[in-house]
Amino acid sequence: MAEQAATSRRAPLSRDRILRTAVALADAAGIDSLSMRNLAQELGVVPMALYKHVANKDELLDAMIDMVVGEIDPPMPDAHWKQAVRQRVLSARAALRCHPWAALAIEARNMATPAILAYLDSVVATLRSGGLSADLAHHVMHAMGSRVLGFSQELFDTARDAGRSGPTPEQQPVAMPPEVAARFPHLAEIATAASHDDASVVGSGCDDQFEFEFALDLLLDGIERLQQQGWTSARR
Amino acid sequence: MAEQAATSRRAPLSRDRILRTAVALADAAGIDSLSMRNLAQELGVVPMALYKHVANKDELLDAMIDMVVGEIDPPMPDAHWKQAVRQRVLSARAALRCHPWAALAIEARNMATPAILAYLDSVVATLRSGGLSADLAHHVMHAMGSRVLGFSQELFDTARDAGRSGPTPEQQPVAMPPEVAARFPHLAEIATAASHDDASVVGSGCDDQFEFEFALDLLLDGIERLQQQGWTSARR
DNA sequence: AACGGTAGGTGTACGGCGTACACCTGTCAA
DNA sequence: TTGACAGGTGTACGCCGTACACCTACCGTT
Repeated sequence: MAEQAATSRRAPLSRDRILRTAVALADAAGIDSLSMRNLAQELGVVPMALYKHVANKDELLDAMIDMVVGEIDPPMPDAHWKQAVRQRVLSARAALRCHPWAALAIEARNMATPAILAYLDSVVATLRSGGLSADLAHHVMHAMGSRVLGFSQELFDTARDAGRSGPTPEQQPVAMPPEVAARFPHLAEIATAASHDDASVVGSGCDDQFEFEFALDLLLDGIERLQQQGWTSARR
Repeated sequence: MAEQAATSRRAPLSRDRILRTAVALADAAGIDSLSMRNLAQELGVVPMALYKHVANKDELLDAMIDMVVGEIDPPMPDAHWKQAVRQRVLSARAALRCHPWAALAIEARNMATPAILAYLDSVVATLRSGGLSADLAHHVMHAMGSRVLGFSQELFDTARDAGRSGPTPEQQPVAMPPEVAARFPHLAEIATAASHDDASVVGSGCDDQFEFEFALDLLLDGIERLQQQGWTSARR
């Protein structure tokens, strides 16, 4: 009698439990290790059991993305549009940094999940209520590109394969090997150039957050200037 | 006697022939249909034959990327840095548009192929010889992000799944269905806002090239302004 | 109390993938 | 003539997503 058989002991499967476990697994082990079989095992269940709660792997990924996008802070009311958008984008970035696999997953999908659309819509709302024309807002959304969702490609990024291979173990100094530096001298030069006078940042490390905000502000400042001078796509 | 047996009739395999066929196949059928088995069949050969010329599929993809990057125009000498970079980036974009799968492939890799590094190095060289400090050049490269390689995420892009599913059959008008427009009113508003006064562009179509150049110029103009006022990351 | 429906977990199986490994074959230098 | 070797072949393994038939426990109804 004890209690019920061991099979019914564990928490019952549910869409929500599947999603949370899937996100945790992708966070911990990288998106590449997220197979239906792995996920099922993690949940102590046979792979096909998942299909009673999600249509297929694509739909699972979409739902995972929506879960991450749902972590983005709500818009702050009563702020200048520029500050509001800045804040929102930085919040999006923070959410994406917690789930390194998400950026690539978003790019790989057709990008039409409801949560993403809702987020984008609310960003546009901020722009519009800040006085930007629909015309300008349109181009702004394009100009921001993926940055509005909190990521740029970070061309030299080490965090990028974290999404594939698991969590970044440590921020390695990753100095450029000499033979590489010799072949690409200009890259080598600028690799260590930034913050060279700021002793708090070690040699070749580079402050991703600063880079992101640099680009973001470059865009926002330019956009503000366009708005102030009544820019229109017609005069082109 | 006739001639040699049919097996030896066809052109001998070579790394170059494999690469060109792989690129063509990805262009025509989408990157998802590029399996080693498919590619081998296309070449009239057994799958394992490929491994005599490429180490594995990842290396194949890297080489394909390098092939695309190699199509980018060389830097134009004797031009203002801003114009030179603009030109170069637009050329990169043109190359990437011919191979819609390439952008995603580049993002998905660790981004360290020699051709990409060489390209980035030469862009940096242009910036430096144009008078930008190494410091500023560093941040500029970050700010440009993937755009320097000719692609932004084009958030609403239709061309994006072309890389997966094959060539875009036609530029469909893709009007937003009313129930979607109702849920995301601000997106709906701006979707048709741009070029609304330009009759040459149909309803909800939107000029990707224009959007790309808009963002590119927004960045380049902002960068030029920073350079002119002697911007430094230290004063922050 | 008996029963039929249904939601949800199981087991098996299929076709596709990348690729390790042993093998064969034609070519060419010695 | 021989033997090494470059390059194409065949088989097999372990993964993947998932279709499909099945079982089982629970439920409201009669």
